[in-house]
Order: sequence, then C-alpha cells, then structure tokens
Amino acid sequence: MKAQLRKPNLLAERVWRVVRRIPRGRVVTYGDVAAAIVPPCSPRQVGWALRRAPAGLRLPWHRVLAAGGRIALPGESGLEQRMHLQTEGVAFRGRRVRMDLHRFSDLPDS
DNA sequence: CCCCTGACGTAAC
DNA sequence: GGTTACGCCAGGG
Repeated sequence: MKAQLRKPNLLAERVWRVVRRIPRGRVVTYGDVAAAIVPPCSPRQVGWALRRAPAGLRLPWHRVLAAGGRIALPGESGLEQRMHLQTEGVAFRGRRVRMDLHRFSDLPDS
C-alpha cells in the first residue's frame, strides 16, 4: 500500500480546515499550509485546493500569501485580497506584506 | 502519451 | 529586484 492514498477532495478539506484557523490580521504562506498538512503536500496543491473552494464556504483565503509575503492572485482578485488585508490592519512594504509583523506561526497539524 | 497551464518555491543570473 | 529555469502536482485538451 502506498502512503499517498489521500483523495484530492479530502486534501482540499484539510487545507480549508487549516486556512480557517488563521486569525484576523495574521497571514501565512502556501508553503506554511502545505507543511501543516499531514502528510505534507506541495504548495501547488494548496493553491489548487483554495481555487476549488466552494463559494458558500466562508474562508479567510486572503490571509494566504506566496513566499516572501507576495500576493499570488493575478489582477482584480489580487487587488481585492490586498484590500481585505489592509482592512484587517496588515501592513505592506511595496508589493509585499510585512511578514515580520503579521506572520502566523502557530498553524497546528491537521 | 505529450504538452500546457496554474492562487507555488527556490536558485541562479 | 525583475526574469528564467526547474521541481512540484493536479487537470484539461
């Protein structure tokens, strides 16, 4: 038996579960979420899971950033994400979030 | 089966 | 700091 038997939708649910626990005003990276999942998945899969998140599910998707605190979403969505973050008091320096101030490092395993 | 495209990350230039 | 290249993994054509 291979250890990679997790069904994709199951993985997605785990990702959503982890993301749901990011507090207001705090942020994490795709890599952080990927590492919090057990067994760990690739950062791409995190992006994949968030992309296919149901609209009805209230998820703080805007608190997930690319490495270095950069916004990964292109165009309009990216601007919206930035707006949400600034509303929560998250500080930027150029195009990047001040990870030294807002990074949430207590993501428990899920 | 091959190729391309993503809400990624790291390294190299 | 912008660009390229490559590894990574799921989906689609």
